[in-house]
Amino acid sequence: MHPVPDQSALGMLIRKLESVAALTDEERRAIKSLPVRIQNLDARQDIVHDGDQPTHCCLILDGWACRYKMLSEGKRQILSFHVPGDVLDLQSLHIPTMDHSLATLTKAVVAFIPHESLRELTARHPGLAAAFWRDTLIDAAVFREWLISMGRRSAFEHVAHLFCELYLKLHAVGLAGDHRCPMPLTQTDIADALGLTPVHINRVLQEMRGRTLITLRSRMLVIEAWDELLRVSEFNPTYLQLEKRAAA
Amino acid sequence: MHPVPDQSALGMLIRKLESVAALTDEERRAIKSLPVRIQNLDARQDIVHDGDQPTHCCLILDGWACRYKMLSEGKRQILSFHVPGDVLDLQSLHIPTMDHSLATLTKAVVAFIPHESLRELTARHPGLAAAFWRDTLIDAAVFREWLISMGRRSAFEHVAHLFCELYLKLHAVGLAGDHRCPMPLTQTDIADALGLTPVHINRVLQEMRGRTLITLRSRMLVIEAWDELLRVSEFNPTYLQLEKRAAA
DNA sequence: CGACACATTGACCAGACTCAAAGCTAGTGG
DNA sequence: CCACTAGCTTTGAGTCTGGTCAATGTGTCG
Repeated sequence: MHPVPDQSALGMLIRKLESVAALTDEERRAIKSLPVRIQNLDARQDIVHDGDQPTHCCLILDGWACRYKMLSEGKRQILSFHVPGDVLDLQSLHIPTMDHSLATLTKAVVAFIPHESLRELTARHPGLAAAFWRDTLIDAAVFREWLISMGRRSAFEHVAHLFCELYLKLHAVGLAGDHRCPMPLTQTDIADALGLTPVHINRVLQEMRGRTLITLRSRMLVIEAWDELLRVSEFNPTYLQLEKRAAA
Repeated sequence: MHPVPDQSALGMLIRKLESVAALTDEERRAIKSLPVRIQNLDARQDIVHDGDQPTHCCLILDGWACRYKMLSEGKRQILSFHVPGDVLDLQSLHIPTMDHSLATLTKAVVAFIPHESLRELTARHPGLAAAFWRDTLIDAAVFREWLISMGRRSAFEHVAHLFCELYLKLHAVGLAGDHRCPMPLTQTDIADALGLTPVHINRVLQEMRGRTLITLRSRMLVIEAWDELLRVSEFNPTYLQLEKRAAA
């Protein structure tokens, strides 16, 4: 893991927002003047905890993170996965108290940006406010797609759908290609995201291997039959909004 | 159903936003000058369809609506329920193409507000942009809570949780009280929202009646044991953000 | 009054869960 | 460089929640 200078962190933020909406030079300059604090985190470390009132938003520069909530009897529900370029916790800008937690899944490098600065930035630059807003709308679209998977897809279809989603998210930030990507999730993580048990995830993965859809070992996922994976999970990438940007 | 003049529609929008964030007089005036088109809709009528590119947002003045997506083999997943005061389709402001549909559940009166006017309004009034943004963040919090229910709650707990949520949402807009509220949903609607079958919903409702938790007939829900309902569903109303407003 | 949508019931089935026991594997320290 | 360990994965047997199919009630509205 390399040291990450502030400029590169803000560059990542600019690239992220440009993938979401067109920016003006002035807006780019405004972002470049944001204060950031870079931090290295271990794997499986909380970034923000349920009940906290965060004072910073957090941009992932390297590594994976997730949003989760603990319930009674040790039950955990993972609500989303996040990869480099994702801005976590934008909702804390407008909803002070966290109703869930954020944690790293792998070793990670994150940049913290004060709420105060972001509030000022968005108040002064309506175009940036719209861009951040759009980013949270895309997040919501992903939540909706997960709801659909939870409600109406079988375990097999659901796992397939998740793999399609993660591959495309990683591909969009240059971390995947040629139908292969890193996959640091344990079977327990996948189970907690999909509302299933690790044992059942294991069986589903066996079946996916048996049908030569995927290879998954040493934290590396290879999708052997992309079209088939799309087909069985009825995956339609539109909700990820990876291509189109909002009109300027 | 009474005729609804434009002013009362915008009054409803102002009340809604004031439940979300504090507004200034100027912001209230700006809202009052928005153009609106009021429309009466039948029950079970699409408002916006999957794939559409809407040009208006839509505010529910009377009646219930839902967000849903149709899948293969006639499967339907309902993604959210909406009651008077809710602004649907804010995401279409920044994400042009719908990835799901919106429909009425009952006869309804809705107000349509042009995107154009809302974009101008939010560009000119950062405080209103923040209020709308916050509203969509609360929507996202509800999606997350539904994910938790889908993933880690039993059918019984899930139904109980939904009833708590709907009761409080209706209570917040003065349409429920004394632990009773209208409940126009069919058992099939509930099933499609919760990812279950109508038959199973029926059995769960039988059990809830047997345990004297609820009475449900003629489209009226009476919660006979509120505390118990909260307890079994581990319901925590925080995510609905009904009390607190964002600081001005 | 009739029709249609909605609710209810029963019998049987299946996908996913539980519990428990082994196997692996990557990282650690000696 | 190897042995140890902790965490992860795999497997099996039995169970249970929720699904399926199909029939029968029960409103409610024109």
